[in-house]
Amino acid sequence: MALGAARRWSKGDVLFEAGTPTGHFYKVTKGLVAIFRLFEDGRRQIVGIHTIGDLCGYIEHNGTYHFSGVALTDVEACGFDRRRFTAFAARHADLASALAEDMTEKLRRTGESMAVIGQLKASERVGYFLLQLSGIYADRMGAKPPLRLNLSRQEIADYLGLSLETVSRAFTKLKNRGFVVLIGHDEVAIVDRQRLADFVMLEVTI
Amino acid sequence: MALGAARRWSKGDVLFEAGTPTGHFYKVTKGLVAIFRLFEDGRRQIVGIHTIGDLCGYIEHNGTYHFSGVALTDVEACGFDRRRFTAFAARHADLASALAEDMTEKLRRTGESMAVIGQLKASERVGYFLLQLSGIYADRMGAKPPLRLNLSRQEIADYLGLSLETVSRAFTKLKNRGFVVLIGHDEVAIVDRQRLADFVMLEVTI
DNA sequence: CGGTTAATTGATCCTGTTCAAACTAAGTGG
DNA sequence: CCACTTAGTTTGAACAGGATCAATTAACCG
Repeated sequence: MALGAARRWSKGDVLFEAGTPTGHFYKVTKGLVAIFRLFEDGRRQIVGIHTIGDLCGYIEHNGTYHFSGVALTDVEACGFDRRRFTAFAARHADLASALAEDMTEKLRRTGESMAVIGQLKASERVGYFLLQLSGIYADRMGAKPPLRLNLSRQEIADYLGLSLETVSRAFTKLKNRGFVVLIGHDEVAIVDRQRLADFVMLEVTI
Repeated sequence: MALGAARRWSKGDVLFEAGTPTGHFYKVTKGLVAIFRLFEDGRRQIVGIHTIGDLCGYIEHNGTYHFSGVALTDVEACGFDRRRFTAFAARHADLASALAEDMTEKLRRTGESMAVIGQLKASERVGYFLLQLSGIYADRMGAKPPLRLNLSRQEIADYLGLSLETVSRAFTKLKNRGFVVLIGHDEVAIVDRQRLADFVMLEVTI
């Protein structure tokens, strides 16, 4: 895609900000991007964690980004002008189909996350998160166990709708129950995927 | 679309069920459809409420529906064979674009709902729900105040990740604070949209 | 008008939050 | 190389919001 220009961001950098005019959207080629929504009082909800192959910054409302995006690690991505892309896709069925498929996939995952946050208990949510993350890493980045999180407890909390203390306690509980082994603060070995999946009560789909 | 065949369902009927082979997806022409995910122990999360113009039953995983759909009211919809549609859309950019746009819109709303469930308190969630529902009804069905809910307290609870008792208490609280007036059990008059929107701390987008 | 279902209200319990302190790990400079 | 610093994490104790269980009330319908 000649329309795309490669760009880089450092961990913590903002790729796009909710409420600002929509310019580019991005296809991630390296690293992790958190998509989130900020409330007036500072509360934050991460609604998606995107990695290699994912589009982000595409969703708009009244000409502005609807969510914000921040780099969880150093990130590389291709930027596309949304306006030009949309015009182009209107004449290229394959592109439009690919876009539809990406959005459909994300909608499936986001619906799943909504169900997790709405119904599961704290430890179940964290268990789901671990399975989901390890699945994505393995699938997209060929990552092998143990799982390197790349997210702080606060970031996991913002993703799961919990406080960071509760996330920490949930880790301890999963450890004590023998579901996982914690290696330092940023690595986790899942002892038995199936057993953890049963605990979570949800077939975790990547 | 000659591919589509009109069908009808009565309130409570299941349109499609998660885990069963994907056949048709539907474009709603009348009524309300709840999209949900069921957990092994009976807990349920409604991840979307679809109405006129919305596609539903499109999301699949390994050849099966990923969510279930149930009629909240009597429903009419056009059914499309997913396999044939996908093949057809691959050659028709306008169709593929329309699909992408529908999915993008739903992803935006679902992300928003995820943020609401993850961060807001019970009454704020119910306030958000009322604003969202009245917005959708007005936009899609030209409905005028007062708002007719068409959902039971249990259904609202399943949508907002709460218990039905908490939803009921939230209604009472919103009533006592003067945000809404309750008319019977199924109708609500929003006294001041803006004031309720401020309470919810989120610009509610349809 | 009685019967039935859904909604409200009350009381208690429990999960997760909040506030606070202790602990860890990874730098940083002497 | 090691003490010191700092940010992040874990753990503890008190608190609060929502869930659960139970009883009452309100709306709906034949």
